[in-house]
Amino acid sequence: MLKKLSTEKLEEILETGIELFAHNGLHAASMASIARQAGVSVGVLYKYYANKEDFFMACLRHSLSSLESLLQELTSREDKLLNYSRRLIRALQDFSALHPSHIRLYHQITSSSGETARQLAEEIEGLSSRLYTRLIAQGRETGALRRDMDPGLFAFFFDNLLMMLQFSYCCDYYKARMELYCGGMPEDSAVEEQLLRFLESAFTFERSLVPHGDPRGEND
Amino acid sequence: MLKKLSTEKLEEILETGIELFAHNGLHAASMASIARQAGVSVGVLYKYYANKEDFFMACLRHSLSSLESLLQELTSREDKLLNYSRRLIRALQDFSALHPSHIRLYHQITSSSGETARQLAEEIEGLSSRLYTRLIAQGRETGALRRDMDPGLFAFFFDNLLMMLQFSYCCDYYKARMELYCGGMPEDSAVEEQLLRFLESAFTFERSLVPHGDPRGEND
DNA sequence: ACAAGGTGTGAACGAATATTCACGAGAGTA
DNA sequence: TACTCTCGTGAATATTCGTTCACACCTTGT
Repeated sequence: MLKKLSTEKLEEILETGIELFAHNGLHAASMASIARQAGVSVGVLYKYYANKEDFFMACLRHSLSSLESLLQELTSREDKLLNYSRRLIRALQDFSALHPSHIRLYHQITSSSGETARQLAEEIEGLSSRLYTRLIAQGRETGALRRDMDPGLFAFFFDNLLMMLQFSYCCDYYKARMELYCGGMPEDSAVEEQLLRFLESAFTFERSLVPHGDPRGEND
Repeated sequence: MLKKLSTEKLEEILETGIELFAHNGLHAASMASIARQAGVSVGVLYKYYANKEDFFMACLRHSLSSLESLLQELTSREDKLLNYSRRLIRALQDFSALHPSHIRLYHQITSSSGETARQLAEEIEGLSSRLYTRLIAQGRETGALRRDMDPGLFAFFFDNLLMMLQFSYCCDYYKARMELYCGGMPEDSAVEEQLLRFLESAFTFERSLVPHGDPRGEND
């Protein structure tokens, strides 16, 4: 029989975990500090989760679900590639302002290694990589995208820019770095506009000034 | 008086530190394991470095010095913007293959926070941000670079792509992610060529298809 | 060959942390 | 109200890790 189940308390615990894991990393955030900040005892964490790693994965999944629903909502509407990009950029800016801890947690898992890293990458990046691949395939068909570039690498570069943008809004190091480059935190609208111009060029420009050969070894 | 000073042993200790810090992070890599793998005792670490963080910073500086000399050599020769980019990409590919631990360590400090993050960013990113700013200013003067983009943000996007490229060559998570996008690890030459095309577009394309206004709120 | 003192060693110590478990509090039932 | 069963509690435990220090070794000067 149920006695003192906490319905949204469980949510609060997860959010607290996300916040502390995001800020301190998997090792530096202690179960005790998470429990204290969430207003529960350490014991209850072990009633719901087998161990620290299990709890961490639960936080990660909880965090990812919000990102997934964001992407799902974004792609529910048909649109041109450049408009998709604009809405993506804005959505990421909004999400970063609202849930910086989620992005920071995302960045944390980025430093995992070994087989864990591969599994996490497949679970997390699978969604967006499939999404972008689809977008780019559509873009090619409708002529909104040039045809002289490898779709995979193109999607890769595209996501690299978006990924770094998120980190630059949420992680202290990247934030400081962005300010270094721009001389202070730029306006959201300026970033949106400039990144779109950057992307637009890559989308449509096609004349190949870049010679193919130059088979390494000697440059120039 | 000196007795059993280790001349290149100190270098080996630093390299070992770089490797373990890069792989496990600041917290998970223990002083004992570093000492063991370097073939010295724990005590000697504390003879040369005040504490763990001091040792970590020494590893970081040692690692950065090799990256700095790489950049310095690259920029010693005058060249056109696109050629600079090509040489940069190749140099980063070579460096990543030769010293993946250094890149991984670089990625680790990326998850620092607070005032530490700001200081590290200024110390580390200062060099490349100044370099890229100078390159872009030159590019503007010689007409190799379009004039309708903010130089700071442009340099920022540019470095974002290079940074992610390094991580994708060295860090397990990013490596798996790159393979997801490309369906296997692409050839260095393919990455070089495609990234150059991507960049070339951004460098020279100027027609503004992107409307300026659309003052947020409503998209479309 | 011997003395002296600088230098590496690694066992020992204290602090911190993941994990457990005996206990008590509160809800449901009669 | 009294009994019971469930679930949260937090002190206790075992382990790990950063850091120290008494000691032994080796080099140098004589």
